[in-house]
Amino acid sequence: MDYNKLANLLFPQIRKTPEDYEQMYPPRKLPEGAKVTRLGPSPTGFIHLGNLYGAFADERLAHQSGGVFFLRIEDTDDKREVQGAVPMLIQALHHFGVNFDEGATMNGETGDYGPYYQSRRGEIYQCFAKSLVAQGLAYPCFMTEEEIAAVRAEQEAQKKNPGIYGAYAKCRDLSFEEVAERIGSGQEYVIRFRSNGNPENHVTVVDGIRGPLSLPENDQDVVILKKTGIPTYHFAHVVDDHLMRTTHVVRGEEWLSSLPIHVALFQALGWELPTYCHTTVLMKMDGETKRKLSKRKDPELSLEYYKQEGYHPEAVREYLLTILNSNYEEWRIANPEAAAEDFCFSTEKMSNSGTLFDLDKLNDVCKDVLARMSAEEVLLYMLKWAEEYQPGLAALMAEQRDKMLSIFSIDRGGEKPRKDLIYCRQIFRFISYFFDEHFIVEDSYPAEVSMKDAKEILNRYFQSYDAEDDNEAWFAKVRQLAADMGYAQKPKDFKKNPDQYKGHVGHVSNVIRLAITGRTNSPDLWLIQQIMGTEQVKGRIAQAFQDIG
RNA sequence: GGCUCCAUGGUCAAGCGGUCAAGACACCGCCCUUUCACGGCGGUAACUCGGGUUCGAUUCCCGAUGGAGUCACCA
Repeated sequence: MDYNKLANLLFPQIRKTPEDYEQMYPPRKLPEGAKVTRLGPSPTGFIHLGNLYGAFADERLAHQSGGVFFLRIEDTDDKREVQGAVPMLIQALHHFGVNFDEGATMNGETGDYGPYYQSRRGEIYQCFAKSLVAQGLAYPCFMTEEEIAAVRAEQEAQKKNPGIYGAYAKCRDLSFEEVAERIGSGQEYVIRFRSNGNPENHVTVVDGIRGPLSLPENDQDVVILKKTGIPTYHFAHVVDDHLMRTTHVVRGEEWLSSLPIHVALFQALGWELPTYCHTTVLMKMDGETKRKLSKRKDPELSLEYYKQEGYHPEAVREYLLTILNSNYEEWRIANPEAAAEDFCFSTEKMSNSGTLFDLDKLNDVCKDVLARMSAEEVLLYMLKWAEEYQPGLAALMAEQRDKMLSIFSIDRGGEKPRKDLIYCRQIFRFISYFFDEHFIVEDSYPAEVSMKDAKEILNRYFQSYDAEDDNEAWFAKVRQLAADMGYAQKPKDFKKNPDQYKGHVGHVSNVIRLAITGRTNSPDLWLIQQIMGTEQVKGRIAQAFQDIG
């Protein structure tokens, strides 16, 4: 069999040789130890936390080593492609602080190793496929879907491994004449890799995260070029990552089982294997069991969800980093102010067992991240979010900028800052009582206080309220008011002699708190009143007085 | 089902032959306190199960069990 003749029959239009491409894409000139990583999403218009997780690993690996991080669009499946997905993807990643050095951009691409869209690399794949055919390492296969299904049925009946391999690969040894005839008659075909592997034999691949992996050799004659001439993932990955000079392939653990295919392909093409880093998949509880994050089933885990809720990108990154590298959290505790970039990221410290996504933990991280920010930063962040998702609110906040700053300044910046801000939607709920148009009464009066007393408390408080009082003077008045009405001035007194009092000053001030904020929990009341101003404070008191009836 | 990966508290996880088995989140209690939060102190809670190897296994090996992933002309 003259494989060269076959190669020319199959790919008459391909003139370039593998050597030509080697010259076009020479090894990168980078400092010793620099890592080249890439993100290779398929443009389905959907990315979730798990994708971000991997992207952070890629980004850190490259930028920490003075290497390159690029974006390659893996659009080899036209069925799943979504219009406008690429700009969306880039923007979403950018929002969370993931930026690329080269590859696809908002309106094109940049870099010397392109094209970065697999759909535009057809000739390249075909050239290498041709080369494999010429070496007898790949061949055209004319099997129809029905034939393949029949083979599979037979294999299942005989409890054999499914797939096209060995004797099941019916087109393996077609003569040149037969191939020429079938093509001449318009039969469609794919190009398959001619595997000479034996699953009884194992190969060892050293994974950057998991260490040595022992894998059975691939024996499947996998499709490398679909009937459309478009490559499958396996082939595109091997060709692209070699030509783009990727040093570290970070991808999900779901690829582990097809790694033998990739190893065989790299060998057949005579190329060096990149360092594979198979990350653990991010899991989620689904009823009683854990399960991999899924695009279809978990829309609430999409990046867009976190953006909409107003999760701070830095917090999301911080959280992901804590589960990405097991020593990140301790480093952060020791270096609360340091930039995340200063952390020394390593693949060895990456977890290799399924990690459950933990919203509680994310929220906790958010509190810390926001507590580190200044009032100005918080406001800016809220405004930016509101402009996109709550325009009315944005206008309101911009209008009352000084008030907002005061609100966000409450207990901020000191040794023990409050940590009750989590994400925008929650923050807004948290501070909503400052705005008359968003004020609602959420809680009810403390049980210790009768309605009659509540009314009286509000009445007396209204009369005596003076915004000029400092915190101490103001509270002294509240104490007096409490005492006058038969409530203990100090909670401890009440606890000691509960029979002598109706309640204590805490109950009394909660009546006031409820009138003013609509809830029984709030930051320091005096501060809140200072920010609100006399008019709003008295308005609320009067309103509450009326509401009691 | 075959193959692969994984296995420490509810969750994320340190550990890499000898530890009273870290820490964080969550939870509970106490203190601080006019509420809440913050902070401080304390607490509940774990090495999946069998065999080996070893003076000694959470740690190494084998097996079982469990969980996950994958078996496409999808990535």
